[in-house]
Amino acid sequence: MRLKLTDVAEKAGCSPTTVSRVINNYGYISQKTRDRVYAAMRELNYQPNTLARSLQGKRTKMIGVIMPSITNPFFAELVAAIEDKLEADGYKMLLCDAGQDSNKERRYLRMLEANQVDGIIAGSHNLGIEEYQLYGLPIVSFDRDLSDQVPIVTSDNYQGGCLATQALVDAGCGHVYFVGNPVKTGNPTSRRFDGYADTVAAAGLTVHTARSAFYESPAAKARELRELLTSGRKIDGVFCSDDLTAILLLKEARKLGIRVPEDLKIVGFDGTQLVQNYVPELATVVQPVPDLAGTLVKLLYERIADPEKKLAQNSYLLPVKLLRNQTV
Amino acid sequence: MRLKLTDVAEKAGCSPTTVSRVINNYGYISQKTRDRVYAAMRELNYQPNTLARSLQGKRTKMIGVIMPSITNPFFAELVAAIEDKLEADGYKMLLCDAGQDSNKERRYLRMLEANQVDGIIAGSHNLGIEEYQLYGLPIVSFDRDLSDQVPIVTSDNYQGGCLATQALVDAGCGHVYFVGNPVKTGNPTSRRFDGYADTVAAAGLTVHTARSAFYESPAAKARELRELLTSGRKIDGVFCSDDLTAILLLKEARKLGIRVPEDLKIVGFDGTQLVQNYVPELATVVQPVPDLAGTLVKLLYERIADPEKKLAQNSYLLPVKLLRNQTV
DNA sequence: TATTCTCTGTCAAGCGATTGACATATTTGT
DNA sequence: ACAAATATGTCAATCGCTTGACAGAGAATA
Repeated sequence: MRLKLTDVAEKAGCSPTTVSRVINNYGYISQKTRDRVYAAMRELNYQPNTLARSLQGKRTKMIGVIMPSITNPFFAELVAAIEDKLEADGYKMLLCDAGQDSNKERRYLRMLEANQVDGIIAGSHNLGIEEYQLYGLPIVSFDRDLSDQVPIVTSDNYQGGCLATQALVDAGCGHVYFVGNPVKTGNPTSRRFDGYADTVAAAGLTVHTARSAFYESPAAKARELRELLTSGRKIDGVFCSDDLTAILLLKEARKLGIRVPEDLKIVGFDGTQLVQNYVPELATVVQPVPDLAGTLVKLLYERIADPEKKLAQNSYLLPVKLLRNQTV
Repeated sequence: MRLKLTDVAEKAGCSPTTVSRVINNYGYISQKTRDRVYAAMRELNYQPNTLARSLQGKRTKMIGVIMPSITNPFFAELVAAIEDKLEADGYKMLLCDAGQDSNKERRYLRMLEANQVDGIIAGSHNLGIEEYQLYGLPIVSFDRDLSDQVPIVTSDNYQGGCLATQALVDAGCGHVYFVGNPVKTGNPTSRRFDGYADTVAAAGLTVHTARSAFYESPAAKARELRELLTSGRKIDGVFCSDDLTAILLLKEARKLGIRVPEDLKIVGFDGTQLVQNYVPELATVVQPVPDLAGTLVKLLYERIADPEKKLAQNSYLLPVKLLRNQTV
């Protein structure tokens, strides 16, 4: 049988109430008793049943994190950073990999509610805004407008688009393409395109795009990129809306004997540690993963502490950084 | 206020007991009442409080997954596969990223116990075997001998080492190196080296190794590899104990003008989708991630269903597959 | 000495559900 | 028509812990 409060009380030679008081730091307790109780707890390796505590009204200290697949290195690093912060503060993370499955996301949402999580960090884009309204839980969102009651944290995608494109223009590119996800309204990622478009226009150049679905297979994407490069169109610079696409492009270019950066310059987006480590030549726009995680978590704590409090800010736009490298 | 059983009862016009009976499928219930209750639940969007249910004796349907960092694509894919299976069966995953921090792992272990998880999947290597004995919880381990009471699931690392090395030998290599993690006793990963060593010996060749710490920085690792390649030693084949190392080696070789595979052949290990997609030229030994996840989960379910049941097998060795590619 | 503070204990209610015992209808089957 | 099976309700205990009310003892303060 699992140990309970009364076992500790017996061991420490005091009443269960006293043990509870020690644990909850409630009422008058002498240092001597306190020590005796802690000693007993240690000796028995006792852990209070969090279920019972939470049922009684205490926080569960459990946070639901809903994200697209962590097989994408960017989300893996973001989730890892979030997890690390949560753990440091005694929170537990229920990781909900929603993928592209809106039913799964919906199931997860209900599940999190049923499990009385203290709050939710939502980074998936499968469900409509309405579905998130139903739940009276503290929510913070990553990269997604949910409602004006839900703070949104995101990288400055527009600035990133500008920085990347400007770098290409500065490097002398006259035919700069945008390669990436199709524009989806409400998805802040599309701001990367806006930054690109504005910068290209300001430089007196034309907007050229080649979009492909985010979740399309890499092989299919590679084929598309190959076609783009062999289409005969004049291209000397490409801003890819994510690093993985940039890597594919880089590979295809090399296979075709196109020299990077001499003939073609490439800038990616995301700047994960993984890509920085294993494709160090790639120029990219680095999202501030630790800051994103820190902000998300901090805001969530505030919401948990006082769910009614009006938000100082609804939207948090964190600055990105251009990493110049060999591909530009 | 959150809804409770009595709210549903009121809405459905029946007693709380009846509602509970519907939910738990217990006792006699007419189809008509059943429908009415379900309708009321749907209408109110009611979710039974899992805390209360579990406190009362029901399973929490929560599984703790302790793994090294998911920033490593292999673990990310493994965790994603585990998560997917768990979710499909109505389980929730508490993800515990233990990294290399034994204190964190210890904290997580206690936390999982306090949260009454139904079981644990452990893939971290920071804690001694003893620390896992304390907990009377169903545990299944990945890649780690914990005790003969804990089933261990792992890829056939030895076979992988053999396959990789044999491929290099067959391709005509006469000086085959092993590059990878230092041998750690009790770590099944070291079996990769054993496979390498035996195969090299069988071919009448000599064992050569260049080991570096798993968690060393990639930059430092790259330097080491560069030194190895420029040391003047005769090397025409390398078996890397993981793909990331193989990628670094590949890059360093190319930078040095060493042609792969003409001058140097390389085989990696892990074969994640990510690496297959973005470094498709790399020959590697593919770990069967979906099978690993499936086996881990299945075994855990068995342990949960009957923790006392003697294990049919303590150890599950899943076959790996050699992926021949351009680097060999 | 009287008063206040500190410490500890007993007792009981409550968190939201499950489940057994028991009673009472209503519906079947024969 | 009568027993059996089915359907529902009431009531209370329980899961493990928290917390308030209350009492009494010892220590410190006025």
